[in-house]
Amino acid sequence: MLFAEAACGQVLSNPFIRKLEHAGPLSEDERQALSALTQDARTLAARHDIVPDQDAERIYLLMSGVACRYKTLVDGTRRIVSFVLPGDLCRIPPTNRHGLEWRIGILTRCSVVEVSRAALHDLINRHPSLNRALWWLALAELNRSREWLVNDSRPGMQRLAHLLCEVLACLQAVGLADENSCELALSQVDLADALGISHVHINRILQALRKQDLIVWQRHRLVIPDVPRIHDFADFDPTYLDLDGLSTCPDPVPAGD
Amino acid sequence: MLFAEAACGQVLSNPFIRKLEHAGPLSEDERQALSALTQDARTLAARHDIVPDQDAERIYLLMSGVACRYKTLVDGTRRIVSFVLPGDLCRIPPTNRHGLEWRIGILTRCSVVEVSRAALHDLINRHPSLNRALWWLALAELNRSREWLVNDSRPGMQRLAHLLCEVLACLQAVGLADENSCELALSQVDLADALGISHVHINRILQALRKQDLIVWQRHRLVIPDVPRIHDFADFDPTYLDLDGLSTCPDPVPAGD
DNA sequence: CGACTGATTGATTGTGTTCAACCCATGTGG
DNA sequence: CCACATGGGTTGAACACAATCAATCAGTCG
Repeated sequence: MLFAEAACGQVLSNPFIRKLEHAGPLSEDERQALSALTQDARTLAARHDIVPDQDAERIYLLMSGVACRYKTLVDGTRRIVSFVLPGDLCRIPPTNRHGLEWRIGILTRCSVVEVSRAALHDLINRHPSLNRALWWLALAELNRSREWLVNDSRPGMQRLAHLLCEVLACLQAVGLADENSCELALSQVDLADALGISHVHINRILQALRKQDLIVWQRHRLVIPDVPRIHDFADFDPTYLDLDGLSTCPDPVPAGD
Repeated sequence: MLFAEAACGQVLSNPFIRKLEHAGPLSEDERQALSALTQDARTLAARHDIVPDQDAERIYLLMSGVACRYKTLVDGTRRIVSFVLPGDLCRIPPTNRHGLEWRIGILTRCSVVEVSRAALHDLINRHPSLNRALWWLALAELNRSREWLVNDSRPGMQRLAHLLCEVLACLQAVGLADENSCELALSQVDLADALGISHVHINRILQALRKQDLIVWQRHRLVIPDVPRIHDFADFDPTYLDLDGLSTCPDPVPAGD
């Protein structure tokens, strides 16, 4: 009984399981399998890239912390195209003749699990309905990416506000944030590169948001005093995250696009 | 014999088949099945949205023309997040209580095939290896979307140049463009909304690109006099389109992200 | 011929960039 | 313990790219 409770606690605090549950209900079996998959995590220090092997693909599962996917432009600018948050899968393709596709940067101290493709494959073979969950994960990622594109067209203040809303929502989805606040150890430079705005300007936008009591951000803790108000301000509609698994395909045929 | 040749011709000019062949080789069987799927196309007039039904999902397959996926911001701006080009799948989720997720706009006269989820499902059941091809399609789309995000950080001229490079490459991939030119009936306003730049400024950028002999664009025909030069100028590396199917998963377990 | 859409141009304004400091906390080695 | 380096964060001033407003022009279609 005690053991079962302990296991249950582990399962509940497992961000990958928490995340996949948004795709649809999981059976106890599936939860156990996912839990087993994510046993031995290891820690990665901040401000380093994950460098892929020459010809081996890697798949990481983020358990805690924040990483990012980015490219460096010819002028040296770093453009972050997505945050990798707890519960996210992160595939790192092998270096090919053209160089790297994307770089994965660790923004804050992370705990990750390295899973092999074989293990994933095996998982799906044993629990076919997880296939649908993985499709959901990929399509949700596509949606997030497109929403970032839309966000790029908003003026600075709503742009930053929208980003913070999304991060809060994603952390809430895996149980790492409460109703209106979360731990967030990102630097202003990270935010700048994620929004395609200079870090100087980000600083000024943050001040403006603070002045309007839309956010409080101190000592790596972000607090949103009035969530509906900032949602309204930023035109943030969490629907696109599809946390209810609504717009997902009812079967494993996705029509990805 | 004559019949076989005719069928073969049809298959070769079928953009969906052309596109999926980039994910990996298709068997003759698979090609026939895909060809059968895309039999009766119908035509949609430009400058109309595809409006989804109240509670029925639709999946369209674009055979010719250009459509786009967009959202309208609170200030009335239209932001295009992706072009739908021949060979692309385009899922239109049913309207939910929150309103529409994305709108699909027809930019130029299109020929589309409406496929049901059941038909797709059936297709995969009969030809399981097509599952991998569909994963490839979705992941390629994700890559494209992220590349647009990166592109948003480039200065205007390379931004537009990069977009044109991508469109040309995608049309070439389905046999609708030759080495350095293609039919392209997009308006300057469409380009503007796809890049998040005002149409007035797009006009000036186009003039600048023309002045530098990077592009020629007349009567709906885009010509790129020196492809390597514009690639270099725009920092365009077609790798991300993954037209060799290189970075794709070798099996249907994708790790979408 | 209007009416319409798309392209082009000029003038003005403004949001955001760039450059250049400076501050402050933290950590490190002599 | 201080000297110094380092990674944020903050501020000011000058500049630049692009948005906006407004008007004109060129085709095209009913």
